[in-house]
Amino acid sequence: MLLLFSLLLQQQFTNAGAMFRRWGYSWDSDFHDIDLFSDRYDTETTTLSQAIRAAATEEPDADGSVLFGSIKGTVVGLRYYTGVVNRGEMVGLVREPQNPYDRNAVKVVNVFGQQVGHIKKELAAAMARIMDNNQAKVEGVVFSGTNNSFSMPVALSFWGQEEVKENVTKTLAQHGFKLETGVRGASGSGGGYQETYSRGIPKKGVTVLLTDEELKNAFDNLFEGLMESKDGEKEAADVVSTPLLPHQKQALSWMCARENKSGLPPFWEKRGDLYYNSLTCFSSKDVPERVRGGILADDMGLGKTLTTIALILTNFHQGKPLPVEKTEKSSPTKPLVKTSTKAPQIQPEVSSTDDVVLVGASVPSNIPQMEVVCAEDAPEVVVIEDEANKKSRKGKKKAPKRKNSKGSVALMDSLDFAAALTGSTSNTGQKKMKSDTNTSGDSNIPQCPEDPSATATLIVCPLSVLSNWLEQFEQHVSVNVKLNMYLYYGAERNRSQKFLSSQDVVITTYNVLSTDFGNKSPLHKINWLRVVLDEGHFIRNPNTQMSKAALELKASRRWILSGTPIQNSVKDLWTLLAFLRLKPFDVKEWWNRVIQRPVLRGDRTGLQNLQTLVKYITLRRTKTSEVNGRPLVVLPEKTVFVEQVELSPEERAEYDLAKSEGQNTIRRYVAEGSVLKNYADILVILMRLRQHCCHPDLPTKTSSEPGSGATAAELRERLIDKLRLVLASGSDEECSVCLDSVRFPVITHCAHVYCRPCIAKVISTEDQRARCPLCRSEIRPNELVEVPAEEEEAGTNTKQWRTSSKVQALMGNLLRLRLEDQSIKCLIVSQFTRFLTVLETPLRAEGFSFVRLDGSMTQKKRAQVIQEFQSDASDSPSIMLLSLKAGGVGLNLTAGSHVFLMDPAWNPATEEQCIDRCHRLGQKKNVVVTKFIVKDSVEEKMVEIQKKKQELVSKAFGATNSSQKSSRIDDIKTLMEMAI
DNA sequence: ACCGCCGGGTGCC
DNA sequence: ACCGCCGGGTGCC
Repeated sequence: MLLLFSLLLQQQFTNAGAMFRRWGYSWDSDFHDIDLFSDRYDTETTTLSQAIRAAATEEPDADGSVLFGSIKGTVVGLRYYTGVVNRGEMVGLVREPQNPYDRNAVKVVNVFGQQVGHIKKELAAAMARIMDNNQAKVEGVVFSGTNNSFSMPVALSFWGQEEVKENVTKTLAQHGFKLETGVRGASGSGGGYQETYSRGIPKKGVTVLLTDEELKNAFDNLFEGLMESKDGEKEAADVVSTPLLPHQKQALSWMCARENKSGLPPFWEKRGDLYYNSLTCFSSKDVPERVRGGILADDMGLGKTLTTIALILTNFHQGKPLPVEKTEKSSPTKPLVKTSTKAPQIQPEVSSTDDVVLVGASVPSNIPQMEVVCAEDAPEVVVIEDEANKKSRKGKKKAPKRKNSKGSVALMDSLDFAAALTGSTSNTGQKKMKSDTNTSGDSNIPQCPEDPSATATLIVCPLSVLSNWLEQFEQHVSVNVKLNMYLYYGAERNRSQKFLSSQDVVITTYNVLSTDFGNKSPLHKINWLRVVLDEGHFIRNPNTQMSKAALELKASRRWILSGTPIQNSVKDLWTLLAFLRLKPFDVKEWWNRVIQRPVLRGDRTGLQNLQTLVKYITLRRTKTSEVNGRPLVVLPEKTVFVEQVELSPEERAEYDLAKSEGQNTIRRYVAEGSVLKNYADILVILMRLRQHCCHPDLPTKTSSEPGSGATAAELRERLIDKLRLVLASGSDEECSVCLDSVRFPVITHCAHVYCRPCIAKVISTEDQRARCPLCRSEIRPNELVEVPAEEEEAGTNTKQWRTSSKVQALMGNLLRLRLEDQSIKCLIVSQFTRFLTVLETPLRAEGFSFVRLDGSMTQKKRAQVIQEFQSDASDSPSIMLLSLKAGGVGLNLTAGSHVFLMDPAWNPATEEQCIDRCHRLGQKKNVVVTKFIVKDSVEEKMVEIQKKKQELVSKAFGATNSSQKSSRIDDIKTLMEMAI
């Protein structure tokens, strides 16, 4: 518990100050939590909750464990089971407490979960004790074959926490088994047993450990250079009205090939009649089911959405284009307004013209041949086609109803195994039915036929990019084409399975998906032709409902779109592979054994294997990638200026006062040695100073002089303060349950912020005591604290507005720009939403028309604001006030060409990301970025430290844990200008 | 299973 | 014959 706590703090710390993280890629060397940046544009985890979530989902059994040792055991009863193993094959050990003959039974299964036999009872007795007490995980390798059909030897290795090693060794000894400790102890993919029992195992090379630096570099490059496939280019179907760029044609070609072409997945080879996996040594008579789909991991701005749309339209069954109805002469002006089944009242905020009903501004009004229906309870936009057309097309594309046997069988296999591994049910009764799939005749790799009744594509995306998808479909599909699209969203969504599966495209959000999941979700009943997970890293944590819901979707083709497939560690990849059903790694156990643990331990072979896997399924190009010596995309130039700002004497006085107060507090913490423990408070101090740099009225006066022994009322007050601070900081804190911006924010006694409905759900679903999803401390429903209602929008209005040096600096720039070129649009970015509010006053005074985008806005509002800003109408706003983290990635703000970063972010990557929202595909003008930095202030120090750390990154990685810690303290001292 | 083990049959060679 | 030895039955947990 204590360990976890300090872990969280460290992680928190590391994140809030990204500069720390860069340089210490491994914040605790024991955990080897490698910071994986897929490239330099990639983001580090940037919000506190992300960081905490990363730490909280730490899987102790996979990383923290050490190898206790290995023993030789015997697998018996082979003749009763059909599961086969090859020499060197990994096997799973599954407890079978319900076995009628022996409560201690441990069964042995192969990679596909087929039972091979049992562990001999004497050893099983010992193992049962260890396994049931969760003291160790046992892994088996059949290191040599057998010369009879009754039993065979198996190498068993025991893994677990160092603390219980002694215990496990003793238990085994009591049963007469001696744990052999490998020569090298806990290292390498095979661990000790490979050392001990290596004779007879196919030579895969001795485990070579990588240095930390090599490992780091390897991860940096994991997703690089994946455009080697010479698939050439493919033209999109002619109904795609936007011409694809060369790299998009390549991507389309690759995606079509991945969906259509047969071929063995990596590590599988054909050996005679059998298919053999060289990693697990498993072999099977059946062709391993290949993955139809993969990860499109192009940088943002390269057109993943467009490419995916092209894929949907271009590659239907048998490589033919999606059959769509074309109208010769479209009359785009008069689509019908159609009401959904329940006679919806049209919401007042919906703009309604004669012809069309629109929700927000996210769907342009000229959608030809589509009806736009506003369901009750917007923000949803419902796009459906009219009845007559639907019918006409129905008749055309007849879909024979044939059951997809192959796919479902394979799925069941993996589920079976998953169940078997958890030991929940043990059905030894039924014999394995013989698999008769006769595929071995052909010399070619046989191809599993696709379910011809599966015709619809499901797109799952975060709410924030939903409107973008709709717009892109709108924009890139010919006007005379009718596409059946349905936005599965909102309370009135049509849950008819028949209706949904008859669409060409269904779009929904992760939230809807997970809400529906387990609630007789129609989405999960449909056999989709294709499922696309946009921003697929949303499912990187396999424990979330969202991820579970995504994994359960049935589809013959599966795609993940993500600019950042790895955010923190290899662990992020598992859910992705599991979603893609990349066997056998869709079963966590095998993933852990074959990939994750070896890689986290720095095993070169493990890393190579991972690279092979990733390469097999991924296409990634960055903005700097080149095709045939030419850059993928030629973007206009980008220039970054830093503008120093000097504080006025009054501002300086206020700033210095806050600084010396903060210094005193920190000095106390340093003296107590409790700097890290009070890190949250220190962040608050730093934040105040940063706010002072922007505007003297930003820092909120809080009542607290933090003391440890607080009364309940004081505690409550402090929590409210903290919550207020989090919300006011403009950091767009996300709720770790729904992973969206927090709505109806509440803070727990352990100081974590959630949406009230989300955490309420957690509490109600937990049987016994509910625990905080982030830190696992106990939470009670009546202890959730929220900001008192009357306070919500107080503060800034009370006082007379005043200016600040930074405001002046900005206004000077804006006025000058307006004189130079009327058409220039600007993004004004701050981390503090209150600062954005402050800025509104002078903007209005000077007659600028502006819009604002921050985390507190509903999706509908955001879409509307973005479209207004992007519009080239002469009366469109020329300025967008943007909260640094609002909206996340994927926003397209190319109308803007000048970016003003009002305050430095801890994480330069966040700034970079923000700039990229306008410096991306579609930007026509040169981009000019101005960063305001207050002279002689914490802002300068932040920049300084960022630079220093970045230099360190490029030099060495050898920092020890303790030196990291002391450096953090040094950093704080630097930031606070305190003598060391 | 070309084993080990069990238990019944058997008992100089 | 309260043994040894032989050979058949048998065999995961």
